[in-house]
Amino acid sequence: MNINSFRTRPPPTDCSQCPVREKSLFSDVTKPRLDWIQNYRKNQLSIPPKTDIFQEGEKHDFIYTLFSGWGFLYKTVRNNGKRQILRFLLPGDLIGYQTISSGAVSHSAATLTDVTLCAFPRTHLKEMLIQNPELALRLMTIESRDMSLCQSHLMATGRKTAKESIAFILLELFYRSKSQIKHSFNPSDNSIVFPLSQEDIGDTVGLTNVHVNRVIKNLMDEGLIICNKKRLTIINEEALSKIAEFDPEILNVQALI
Amino acid sequence: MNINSFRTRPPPTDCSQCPVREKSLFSDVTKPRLDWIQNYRKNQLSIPPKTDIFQEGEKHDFIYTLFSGWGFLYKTVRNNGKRQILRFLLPGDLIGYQTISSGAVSHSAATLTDVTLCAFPRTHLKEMLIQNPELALRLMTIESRDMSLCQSHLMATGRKTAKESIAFILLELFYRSKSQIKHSFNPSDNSIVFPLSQEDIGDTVGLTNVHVNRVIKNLMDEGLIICNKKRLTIINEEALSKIAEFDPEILNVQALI
DNA sequence: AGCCATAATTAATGTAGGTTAATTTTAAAT
DNA sequence: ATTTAAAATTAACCTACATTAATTATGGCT
Repeated sequence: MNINSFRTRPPPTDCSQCPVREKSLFSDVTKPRLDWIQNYRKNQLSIPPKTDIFQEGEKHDFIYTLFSGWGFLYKTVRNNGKRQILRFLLPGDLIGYQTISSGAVSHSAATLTDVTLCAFPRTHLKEMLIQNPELALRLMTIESRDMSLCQSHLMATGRKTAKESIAFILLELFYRSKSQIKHSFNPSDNSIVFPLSQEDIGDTVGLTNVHVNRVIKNLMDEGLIICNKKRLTIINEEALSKIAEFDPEILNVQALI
Repeated sequence: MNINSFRTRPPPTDCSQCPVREKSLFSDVTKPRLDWIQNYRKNQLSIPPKTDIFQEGEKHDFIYTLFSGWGFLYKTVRNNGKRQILRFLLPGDLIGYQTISSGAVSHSAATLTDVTLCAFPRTHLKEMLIQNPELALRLMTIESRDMSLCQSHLMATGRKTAKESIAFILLELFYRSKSQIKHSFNPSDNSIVFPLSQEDIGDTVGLTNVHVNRVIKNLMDEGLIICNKKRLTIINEEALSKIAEFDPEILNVQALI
């Protein structure tokens, strides 16, 4: 099942009206420049849930911005078939720019929910970056933010307990979802839409689904969270943050001030 | 002990003669442009082994290129005092550009050996990047390479066994050292200078020094490596690569072809 | 050459989290 | 509404790695 087999459609949204633009690579682009960018956007793709967007080793002529839905990047260990989730994708996130020298992408990407992508030809994006140094700085900051998250996950997986790691990923996604997804956050009960399975969480923090279940149950029994029916409610954010050693500032890491 | 307490000296090396320039941010800079860059380089710093270069949370006006020696980036888990090494620093590597919004660096950095750093004022570097789009693309590629390594470490720590993870880090450093350090590699026995302690390895892959010792002993008993006296010899590279699932291509990951 | 701190090695014992497998709940599909 | 597949839950048992602590080796320093 290839990405080319998914329905593409003409762009329904004007980039200047895009609700997720401020979270994307194009946050700082000036209005007149936006039309120019929109010329480079080829089309939008709709992809169903639990489907690969691309697989490690494939070559793609496009780079994508996630317009709506949830996805994730992952790698598979060939020796044992296990999966490691590298990063969750929320609206505004950029994917597909990281390749090995052959031009093949260095990891796989998949959807969790229905997803819409905006596609930009790879070569054009390079052109855009050279002509707009601010865009290059913005991409560097995005990369630094993603690097900061990857480093935090590495620290969790390497040096924290299961409970600490899981508390961390829940808080990270809670904050990112509040920031990047309209209508996801319900302020009345401090909850968000949360489409991850317990297996997905395990593949993020290096645990089995069985153990993730034990820990989530424990966090619920302690009254810190509610996590079921595709919703996550944070009941005691302070206590959870302390367990996770979570500082929202890691989501604001930048390159070069 | 602050970085300002270390001896600085006037740049002894002309950037155009720099032996590690081709591995650095400035690999693609044209000769005439180099003089201009050198004006921005303030000075060089000499730092002794096992010393912090900077600590998480500090603010620094400089960004550094490692001129000689080995170092690493790390974070400390406050809840339990454990250390996670994030990345090893070899000649040519750039450090200190990743900050949180306050301008504080998001991780600590330390030396393993005697280290010499070239210092560039942070604000100047930003200026340079805006004026040289190629430099920005080069930095993006460096970030992508580092991201690829961080993702590989995450996969190792999360989804591989101790033996696989340790084999991986040994091969990674073997390849990087061959590429980035003159006179480190001895082709007659396929060995490199290797200044990591077993505890350093453990803090990289999320294991204790005791277990690292068991695994290294095992790899040596199987005749795959020799690792002692600050040298690493790879005896059976093919078998080790298979255990590690190591592909040198991860060291050539790029942003945007 | 001898001193001292650091690192490597080994062994005995403990535990966090894995494995397997069965049961129940939820949600998607017809 | 019924069927079916996926996900969550629970329990019993297991293992890879942690912990602690003692011993030996190494290397920097005078």
